[in-house]
Amino acid sequence: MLTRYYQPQEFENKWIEEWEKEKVYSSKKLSFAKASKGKQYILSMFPYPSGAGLHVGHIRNYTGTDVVARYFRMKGHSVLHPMGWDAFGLPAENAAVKAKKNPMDMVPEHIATFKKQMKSLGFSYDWDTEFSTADPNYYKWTQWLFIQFYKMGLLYKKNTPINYCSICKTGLAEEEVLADGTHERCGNKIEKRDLPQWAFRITMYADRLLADLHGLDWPKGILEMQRNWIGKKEGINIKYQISNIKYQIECFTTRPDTNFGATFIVIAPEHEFVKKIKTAEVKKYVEEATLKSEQERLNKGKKKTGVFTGYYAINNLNGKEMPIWISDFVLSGFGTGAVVGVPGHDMRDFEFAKEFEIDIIRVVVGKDGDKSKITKKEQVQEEEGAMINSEFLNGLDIHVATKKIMNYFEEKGWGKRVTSYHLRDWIFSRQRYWGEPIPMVNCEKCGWQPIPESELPLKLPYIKSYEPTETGESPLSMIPKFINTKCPKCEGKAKRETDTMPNWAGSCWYFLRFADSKNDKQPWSNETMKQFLPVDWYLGGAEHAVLHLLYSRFWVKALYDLKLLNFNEPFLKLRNQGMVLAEDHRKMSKSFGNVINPDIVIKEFGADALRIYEMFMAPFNAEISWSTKSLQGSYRFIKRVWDLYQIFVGDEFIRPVHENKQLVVKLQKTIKKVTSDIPKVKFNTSIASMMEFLNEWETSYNTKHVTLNISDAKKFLQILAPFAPFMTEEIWHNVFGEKTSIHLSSWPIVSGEIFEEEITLPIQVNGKLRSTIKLSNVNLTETAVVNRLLKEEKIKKYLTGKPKKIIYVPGKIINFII
RNA sequence: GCCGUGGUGGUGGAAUGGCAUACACGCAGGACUUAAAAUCCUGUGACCGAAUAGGUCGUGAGCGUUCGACUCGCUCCCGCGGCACCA
Repeated sequence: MLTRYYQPQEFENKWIEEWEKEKVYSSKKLSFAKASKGKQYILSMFPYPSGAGLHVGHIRNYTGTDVVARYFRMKGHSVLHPMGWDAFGLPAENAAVKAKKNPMDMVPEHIATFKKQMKSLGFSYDWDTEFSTADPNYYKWTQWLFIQFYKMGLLYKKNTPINYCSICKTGLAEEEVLADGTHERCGNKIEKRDLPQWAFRITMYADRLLADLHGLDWPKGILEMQRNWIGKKEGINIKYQISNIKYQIECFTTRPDTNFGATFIVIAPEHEFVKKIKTAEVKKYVEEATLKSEQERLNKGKKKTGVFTGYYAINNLNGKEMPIWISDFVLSGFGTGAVVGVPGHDMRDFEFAKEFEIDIIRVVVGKDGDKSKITKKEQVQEEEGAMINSEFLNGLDIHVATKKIMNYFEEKGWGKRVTSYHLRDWIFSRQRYWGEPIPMVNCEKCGWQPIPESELPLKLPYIKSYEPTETGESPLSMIPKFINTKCPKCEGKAKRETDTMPNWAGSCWYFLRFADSKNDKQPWSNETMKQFLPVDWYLGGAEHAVLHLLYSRFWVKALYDLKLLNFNEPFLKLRNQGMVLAEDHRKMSKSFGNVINPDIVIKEFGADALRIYEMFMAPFNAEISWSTKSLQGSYRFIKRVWDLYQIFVGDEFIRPVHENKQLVVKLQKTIKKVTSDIPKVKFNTSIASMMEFLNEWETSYNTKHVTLNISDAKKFLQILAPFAPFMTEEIWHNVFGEKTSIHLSSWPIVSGEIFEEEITLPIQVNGKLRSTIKLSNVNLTETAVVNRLLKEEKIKKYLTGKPKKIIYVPGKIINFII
């Protein structure tokens, strides 16, 4: 055999084909082939296959899961590591409209590109489990699940305002509306239109979605965002009688303890009571408020507007009359749409009272102990304190007082404890073409009926005009052949639902389907569920913190209730990968001309260099800017590994190998480090430690001709294999003559204790580092170390008198206090 | 404003109470070369110093706990991400 130069282009494609032929990464093969240490389901968030092809950001995510998957496979676990396509939804449809190509034709082309690129990176997916959400064999089961959810009462139809653009004459998704309330494409201001929509009762699961966050190994920030999104609030609805007329206004509050300080009531412009008031002033205010977009209301800033209704409500506690105002800072959609104003202890109420000269009463004394009658601005939002000016509550801690007065209100029948949530029911209809048809039929006699399961899949027809329609209805509503059908119940004339599902539908359960993606009798079998589910490792971008992760959790809980699953959380461990920015620290974008094309990188440096670079550049979850210079550094590392392994080729191969203890100890330490870093997603330090080892190995070979023996040299190759699968496989076969894949070999184990030959002990005097000393034994006694140090010139000069105190931590440090 | 997250050399970063700056990039000098690229070797936190003698400072700022703090506590400042008149 001759020494070879590192030419990744020579062998990468060969291994792609070989791995596929031998089904090296098949989840089935592995589960039977090895005595399993238990399953590991390792998943990257699947991509929407855009026309732009794979982004270097995708590659960062997929390499992360690939390293973890390869690691666990070598450790003897039964690994499921699949990939699929989030093909339905708006991005694909918009791209199709722009390209004037039917998405049904366009999407498969994009998928083919993505798949080819992924293969060129050597990701160890089990391609036998691959599917697209737009594949009828998959969405058949999405529709089937919809029907099960409908039957269990989780779905209902209601009129809901949707975003509508009057220039483009189309309904829009939230994603298409910019922060300033305009349409992202034409800049027109969007309106709201009332249309009947399917909605999920996700709010029924609010408590469970909140409580079960507790057991998840997820980033703290994501858990917090989910908690805030669910937004559970415990409070009380209090009824206030209005003077002179027979009407009660109900207000939601979480702070009934401050009710002795209530001086007014504010209701939302949309509140039912507003209709009773006929004055021109009120009419004008309400009209203006409802015309304003939500955005405009907010843009007005903190300055409060409002109008007095002329009515008063009575505070049950002290009989005081409180003026009733209308103001748009009160939202009709939250609580009861009416607020009791306690200006002494709520900032908005405070500002409102200042604006309209309403009394401010102080009922809580905070930390500062200031008992003056008028609340200062900085005292408004006290979170701890004691009650004053509140009769029977006086002196109580505010939390105690809250409980006491809630009981009191309930006893008197003036109020009722309630829990309120920020979470809303989930609008599930889209008036768009490119989605799963909703499998429902509307019969004049029988109402909404699910179609018989035998008719699934209800296929999305291939149509010419798939663009959004002028009326804001789904393009499917223009296809009589699709619409007109028979009622499944009475066989009379009926019409199909023409709305489609949002792209969340496919992504809500795709991770379940991977376990059994070819099953055409059921979405998954019990055996495959037990074998692989739920997902153990889920890696993806933090932008999915709420929507996708919340919706998926909701579906899994509903499926658990349907007894289709034996677990109720989909993703046990979640980790985020940071974004990859361009070299100029901006987002990669065609218009900036700063996009990195992975195909070109692979052609020049090989896939292994790209993989190593993306794992080494920064901690996995940190945002980072691309650097071609750094990429070259990773390429250099791989090349040096390659070159060093050439010593086992040819003449050199026969020469006796000199191993030494120091190098072996370093190897053992490196194996330990990599073994513990990979499951912590600390890929960058794994690679750094391997670089350190290579430096030492190279130096000892060049200076002393000391190298590893073959068995140890193979170990280093094995721990590098998850990061650089191609070149390690090539060396494994062509240098060491192995016949089976390195990726199915067993992960090296460090047996026994690592023997430390020598340690360096830092020596401090008064906490300042003055010197270091080499010791042959870690566990020397303090006296032995001190005696040894007294012989050192450097140290002696500091230790003239007797030290006051000596701190000695064996193997770590010695510190003299003098 | 609230919630989250981060702040360390020229750059990306390492170190979770014990030698701050591992590893990599860049830069400088050298070797090889007609030359360049590639590769290899040496150096590289700042300041004082002839010094590869010694010392001082140094992890956003300040204070504290400790024999010892990038790491723990308190008070600020700044960057990034998300939410926002949620009662």
